[in-house]
Amino acid sequence: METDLDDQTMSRDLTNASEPQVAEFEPGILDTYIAYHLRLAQNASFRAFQRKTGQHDLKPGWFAVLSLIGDNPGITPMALSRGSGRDKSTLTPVLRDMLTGGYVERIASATDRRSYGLTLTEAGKCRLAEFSARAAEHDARLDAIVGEQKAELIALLRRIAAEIE
Amino acid sequence: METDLDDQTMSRDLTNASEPQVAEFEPGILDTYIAYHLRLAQNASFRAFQRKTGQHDLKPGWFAVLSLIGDNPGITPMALSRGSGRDKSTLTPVLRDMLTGGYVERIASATDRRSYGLTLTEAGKCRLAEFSARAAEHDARLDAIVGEQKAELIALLRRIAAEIE
DNA sequence: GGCAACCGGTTTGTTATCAAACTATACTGT
DNA sequence: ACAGTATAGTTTGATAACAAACCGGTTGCC
Repeated sequence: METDLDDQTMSRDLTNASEPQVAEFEPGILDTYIAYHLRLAQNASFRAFQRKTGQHDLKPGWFAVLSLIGDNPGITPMALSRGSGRDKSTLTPVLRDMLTGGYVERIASATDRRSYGLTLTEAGKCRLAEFSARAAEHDARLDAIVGEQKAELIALLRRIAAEIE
Repeated sequence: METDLDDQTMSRDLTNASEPQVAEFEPGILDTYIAYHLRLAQNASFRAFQRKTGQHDLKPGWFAVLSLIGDNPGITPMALSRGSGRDKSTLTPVLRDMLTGGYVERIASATDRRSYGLTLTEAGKCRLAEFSARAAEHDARLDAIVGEQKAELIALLRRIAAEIE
């Protein structure tokens, strides 16, 4: 199916390739856009992670939340929202599920009756440990891919997240 | 609201900050994960782009598709799917809208009756030009943030997209 | 030539997400 | 102290995406 109508327009030279076929289109200007590559990379990474963890009923959004709560006992939903980079309203159902699943507990704030703090239960810590194993495994693959430029990459990504307005 | 219940657990030292408040939680292990930073950065970038373009009724998914079609007249939906990093089924409604909007045209493949090629109409080229202006503007901000490490960053992101399985 | 496996594109169902509207509470300035 | 504004969390509605099931059509193998 690969190249039907594009013999003039495409610069591919591997018609006979036994390989799964790679160069079937011209990225064009898109190829110079950071945003484009950012999306492709994030998407590929996210899917890979989901495939690995999904079959163990570990929802992808959970790891960041559990981890943040674990490292910040008493953290509020708002801080969690900023820390995980998701909208506060996105977190509501996640936290509800964690609450009803018995993985986290709410502690009413003494100073602000609108708010509450979150802590992990024992079950939650256990859950987080399960996740951590999977997540570490996944991120190890990323580490292998980026090699010793990891620090640099993270610094760049952090700058992007912080400075784009 | 910031730090109600965590005075022991958090290492913040700017209770009086007049700034919009930044260090309100401890990233913890998460901070060492490439996947985490990738998601934050992509998300921030995507939102920023959407805010810029959304108000001009330019849907975010459209740019990559229009651009790829523009650079590859006759490209098939499958190639487009791989090129834009989205599932083929995601593309179906996008292409339908572009078709009915008169921005692209289908040309039945001469060799495979299941498939068809896509080309931009004049309206589509015009649309793409509009987008390009906005997209270039957005990506210029990203360029400014990453500076001269752009090539490096893109190389890393490309490797991630290609090699994560 | 015919059957089985594969592949391109569409349909359908589910999910993650944001944004805006809403409620209740807290803060600020006069 | 009170009025107006800002903030925390929830609800509701819209959207973009994937995945699996599906329908031709194609290809390869016997």
